[in-house]
Amino acid sequence: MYDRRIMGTADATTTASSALFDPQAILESRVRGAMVRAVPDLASQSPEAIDPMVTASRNAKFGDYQCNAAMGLGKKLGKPPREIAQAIIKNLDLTDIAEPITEANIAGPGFINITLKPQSLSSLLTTMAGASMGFPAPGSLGTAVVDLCGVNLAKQMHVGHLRSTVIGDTLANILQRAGWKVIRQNHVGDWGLPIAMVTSRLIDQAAAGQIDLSKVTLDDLDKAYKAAQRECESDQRGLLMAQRWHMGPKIIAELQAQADGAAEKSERARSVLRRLQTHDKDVMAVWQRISDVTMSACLTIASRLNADVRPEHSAGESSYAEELAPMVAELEKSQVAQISEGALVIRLEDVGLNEPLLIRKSDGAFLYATTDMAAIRRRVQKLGAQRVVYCVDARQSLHFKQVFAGASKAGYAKLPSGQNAVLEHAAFGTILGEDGRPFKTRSGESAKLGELLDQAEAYAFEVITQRSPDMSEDERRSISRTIAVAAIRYVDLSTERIKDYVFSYQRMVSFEGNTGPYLLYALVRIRSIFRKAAERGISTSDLPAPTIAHAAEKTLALALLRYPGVVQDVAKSLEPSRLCAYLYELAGVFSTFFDVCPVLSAASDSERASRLALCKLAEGVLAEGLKLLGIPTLEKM
RNA sequence: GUCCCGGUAGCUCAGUUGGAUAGAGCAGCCGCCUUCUAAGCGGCAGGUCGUGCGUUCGAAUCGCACCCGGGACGCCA
Repeated sequence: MYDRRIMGTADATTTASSALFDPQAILESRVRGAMVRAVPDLASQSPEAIDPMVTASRNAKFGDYQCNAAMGLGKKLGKPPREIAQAIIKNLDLTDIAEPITEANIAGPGFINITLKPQSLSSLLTTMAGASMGFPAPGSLGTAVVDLCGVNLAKQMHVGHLRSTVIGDTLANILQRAGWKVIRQNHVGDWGLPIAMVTSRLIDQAAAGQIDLSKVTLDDLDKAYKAAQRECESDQRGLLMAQRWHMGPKIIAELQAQADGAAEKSERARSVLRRLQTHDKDVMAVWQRISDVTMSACLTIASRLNADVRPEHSAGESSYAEELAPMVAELEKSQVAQISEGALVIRLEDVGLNEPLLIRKSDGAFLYATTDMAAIRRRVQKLGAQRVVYCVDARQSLHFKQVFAGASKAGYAKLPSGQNAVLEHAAFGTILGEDGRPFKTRSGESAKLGELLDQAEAYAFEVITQRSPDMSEDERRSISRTIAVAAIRYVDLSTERIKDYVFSYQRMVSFEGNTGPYLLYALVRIRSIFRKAAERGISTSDLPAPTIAHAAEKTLALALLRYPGVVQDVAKSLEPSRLCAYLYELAGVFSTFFDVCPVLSAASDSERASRLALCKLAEGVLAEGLKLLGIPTLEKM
């Protein structure tokens, strides 16, 4: 449906630069060369088409890395795979980095097992430390827009906004690190009839002296929003039922009165909407007040979640309002859109979508999709995005398929190069309650993010008070805030994006096992070593290249070298859970190392220096990984 | 009805373009703190990968059919 070729460009760039020290990339390139020499027919193919199938071995007894290319190639050429494997190893020169490859390294149907030399692990680690992890220069891959957060005016941030904010912030961080220039866009729901309804209600209430607009809080607005929805919603079904079941004139009259009242309120709301659209001064003043109160409260919550969502990232629906009419007129004129049953639609059957995209209602009003079209146009044409990533609920999948297809048809996604920008929906699942329905509190409200943070902080405070009673209360409070953010963000990021998950305080505040606090703990233990070293006057500068001797050191070294590849994978797959899984594994292998390899009390000065070097690398990778996840780090906990 | 997503240990979840004996955490059981933070480490136990058929050297992974759960489907956002 849309062009993904730009992705290929990104891959080529990133792979080339990390090949300096990433064993997988080095081995891939060597094996590819060997494959071409072993099977001359392959020489005619482009390098990308020759898959060397190199992966880290799952089981240490099969070496560090394995190549599975012989089986596939054997099948393709109709030759025994072990024969192909032999031909590959005959042409494979790994003497500088791996133990000698002989026939003994060919296992089973044709796996080639590769074990790296401890000496080369050491030099690869040193290269990695000095090479900015091998990432492309900032911004060198182009511009990516990340659509995140998506709060609505007059609504508290609730669990429904958690995922968009946390996943979006994390993906933005990761894309940036992987070499993209990132522009965050908070597509605030600040326009349209629902906003007009609450504005209308507030105008009435202020006029009646029931509220003081200069003092309203977001809580007040939230209540007004719900009340406005209710009073504009006519209970037509109830009225019909009452009439059908002859429920008595009194009930019918009441329902009739409610319906009449709702009709009147709706009409007033529509009038306010018209005045909003023509920027009527009085109405705009109220709207602006609603906007200020909402954004200030929501951005405070975002900041508590350590998400980088600031006022300058806001590009609300209102900011597109003036662009819609000309855009739609142009689409109609160019015949990209057609009239159907009174509405204006873009037909998409030719790209496999049966449902057309509605961009103008039969009453002339524009829709959600109209604004999204305008947003794509601005993001690609004005902001210069080669990639636009939407962190939005999976239930909007069809909507985005349609909008992407519509924008592509209209030419809005076209770049100066003639290629289409890559439009991606980073869809995420719903947060559910214990009953398997979308999460609500007992009173039927959405759980507010502020309260969620408070709860997690309170629990963290309990735990830390128990564990470190000697710490000052201020310090314990401050640490609790970090632990709460780590716990909440990690829960949201650590499972596959697309999956629903059941919300549970127990899970949110659990600090054992595969959790954010566990990662913080691992980092704190590394930092503690350096603090102790300083206390004892042990130098931690000018450390040598680490010597990889102990099995736990080797496991740690291999894990560290995988880091840049993982970040690049996430920049491509938009799957932060893979970075979580990696960091959890890294924290685990470090913990094992920490247990079995004394650092400060190592057997010799040289062993101590070597282990300190390894610790420094682990500290750097873990801290950076956490930073990408938006988890602030600690010195103590 | 059409389309999309999910189904893996008691529970929560990993499992990358098909690879070797399907892995973690929690809960349970057994060990390990006078030594760099035990929020930890090591070990034990726990599996018809929803079901069936197919593709092949090889399937949790790919194809087809079905079962269960969730979701979306022209004038809401």
